[in-house]
Amino acid sequence: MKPVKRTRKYPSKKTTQPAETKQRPATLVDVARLAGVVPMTASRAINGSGYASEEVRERVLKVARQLHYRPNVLARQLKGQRLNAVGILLPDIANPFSSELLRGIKEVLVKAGYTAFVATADRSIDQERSALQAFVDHRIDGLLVATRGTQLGDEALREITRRGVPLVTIGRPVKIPAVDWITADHWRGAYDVVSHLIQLGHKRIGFIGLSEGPDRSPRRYEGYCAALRDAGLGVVAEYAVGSVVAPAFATEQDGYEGMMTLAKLKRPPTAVFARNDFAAIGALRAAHTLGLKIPQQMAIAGFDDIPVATYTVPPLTTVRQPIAEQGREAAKLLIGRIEKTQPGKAKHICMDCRLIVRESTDPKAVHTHERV
Amino acid sequence: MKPVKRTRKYPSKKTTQPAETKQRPATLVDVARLAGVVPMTASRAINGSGYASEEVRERVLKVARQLHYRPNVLARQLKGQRLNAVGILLPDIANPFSSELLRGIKEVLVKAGYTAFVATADRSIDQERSALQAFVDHRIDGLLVATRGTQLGDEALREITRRGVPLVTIGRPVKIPAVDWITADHWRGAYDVVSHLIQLGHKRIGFIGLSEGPDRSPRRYEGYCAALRDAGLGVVAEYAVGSVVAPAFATEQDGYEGMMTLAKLKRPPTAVFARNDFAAIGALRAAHTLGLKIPQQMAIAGFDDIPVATYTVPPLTTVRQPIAEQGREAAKLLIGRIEKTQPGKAKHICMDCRLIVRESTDPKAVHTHERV
DNA sequence: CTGTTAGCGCGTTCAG
DNA sequence: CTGAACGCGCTAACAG
Repeated sequence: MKPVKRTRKYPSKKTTQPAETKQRPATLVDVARLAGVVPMTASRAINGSGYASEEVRERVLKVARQLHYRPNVLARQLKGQRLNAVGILLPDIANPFSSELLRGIKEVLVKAGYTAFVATADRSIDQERSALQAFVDHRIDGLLVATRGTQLGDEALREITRRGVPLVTIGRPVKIPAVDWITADHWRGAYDVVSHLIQLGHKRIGFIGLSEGPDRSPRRYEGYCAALRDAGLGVVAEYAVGSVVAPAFATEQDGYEGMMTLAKLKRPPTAVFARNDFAAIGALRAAHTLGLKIPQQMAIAGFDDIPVATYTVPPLTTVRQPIAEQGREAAKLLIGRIEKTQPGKAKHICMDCRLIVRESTDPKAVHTHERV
Repeated sequence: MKPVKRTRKYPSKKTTQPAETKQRPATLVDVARLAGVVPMTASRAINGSGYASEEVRERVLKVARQLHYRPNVLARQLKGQRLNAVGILLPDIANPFSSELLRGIKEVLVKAGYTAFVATADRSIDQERSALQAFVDHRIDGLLVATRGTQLGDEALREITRRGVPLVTIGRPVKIPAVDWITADHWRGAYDVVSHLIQLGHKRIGFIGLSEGPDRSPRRYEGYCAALRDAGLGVVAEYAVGSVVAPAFATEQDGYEGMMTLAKLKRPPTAVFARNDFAAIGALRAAHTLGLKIPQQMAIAGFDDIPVATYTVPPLTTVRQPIAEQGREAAKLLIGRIEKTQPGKAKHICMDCRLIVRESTDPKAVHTHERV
């Protein structure tokens, strides 16, 4: 027979606490005792699982509220339950693409009761790997990955699927059996915008933002080449200038310097397609500096249709991809995998882009700020 | 006496697994058994805590590697250890401010061995609350909050400190005893840029992006008013136009419409200070549309010095705040609290902003793209 | 230096 | 409908 009444055991090292400073969070045991039931009953009442009399349920819930009780999700996970949290790996945060994508993802995710934790890779393989590892270590239920594809990155993803963690990539077609992916047709988008320039009569068209390195083939650049070839125009090597700052990305500075480089050629291009809108804005700036009339002497087009693209001088012709929609679809796919409602072979989805013609290429374009 | 040899117990419902599909992650028990030691010993070897003979340590580590063993951080946390993860709550992700801030934060955090999980509030109180709750539920070690201040938000933060979670806010001075905060001097920054406009001879100066609602007083607007008053210029109510889209923020559209509104006045301003650079870019666009010469007929200044500000036509005068540095300092403060190396009263830090004069206000400004 | 015991907070399982 | 026992994976505390 035990001589002492068994009360809640505190960590042995600090039997007394500084009173109000660090209130130990209430546990199910606390709630149960105060409600005069056994923990299991409290659990049932709170989770609505199993049966519990109306009277008991109310009493338990009342005590729980009053104690500010919150279930310990970590302990739950330890028992094999889901955390209802998914990890989202983004290339960076500065990009309007990331922002819009996250908006789409969260729209679906929160509605389904999941929490979204975001990490950024900042275009570093190391950071990408450690972020992925952190997500897995924290036992998130699934993973959405929107970083640019690399050899090592793909290997890390494969490793994750081996652990059985559901995974969907966005804008990154990947050859891993269990992985769904969703992307926009960048190749086609580039093809369309370059064809548009050709239709306007341009024969010499430059490309800004060609990245080097061992990454997978840049779809936007390839679309550009294809459009030129299909129109019977050759691909001139010196018309494609690279991005200096970061691989697989291009900044305003890249655009500025790229345009400066192209303008110095003996026969400079009369039109330029920039890999993204940031670079296009830099190119725009350079053209102004050089005193070139846009679009008469120099037509400029970008890609992505970021919000400022409507507000540049002149407004920017660009290609819009359905960003939020990709996010929404990706989230749906992931949830399907997590909840096993959508089993079977990996799904691959490719969405169409849309050419947005503004005054930076076409003087007759109607100038409006509405984003249709 | 037990008749059966006790082996690893699998969940009773699925005694067999689909072989290679969903490899159950190795646990410490698995490692220990394969290494021929008891779990506790394996733990010591892996964590370097306590003593372990060189020979045992090596054997255990080898097995751990070979089994792809990863400690279960959730189980650890359950035993009262830290997760080595902090939560970062950002207002949104589109803003270059967020991006730069996160860069600064992570710089310090990863060096100290912490993982950074990000959540966004998207300027919704509900999302803010649920994100905070999620972080706390997941037992992160500390919290960095950079959302705009609101009544309800502050209450949620107070609740969190009651739970004993270390908390540091950024750009959000807050009156909670245990909370450190760090901010830039927005008031002074606004005061300086408006004084600059006054020195250039402007007498009628507008403000774009005044937000309404119950939020705390907008420091940038107040700095604007103070500069006018100190120069003996009155504050004209109709010179301050609001932001339409979202409270506590302003977009290109707000800037565009604001400028249009101001230009229609009988005696329109000759200079405009926009609450942030996005709004300033919209105003710039409107001024172009109206055929106003910048800065001769209309001077325009912004706030934040976002990257595009150097590439607008003309380049934008603005105020730069030390964003990354705020992030770094905030992270240091938080780590100090988490690791209890920095106890004591709450610290409050206020950093200086810097006026960046470009051609949108001063025709004599030197045009350069270097971001000094 | 290594093994044993116990328990973190919760939910599954089986008995009342 | 409710209660008791057990274990998820890990480590503090205390033996050996």
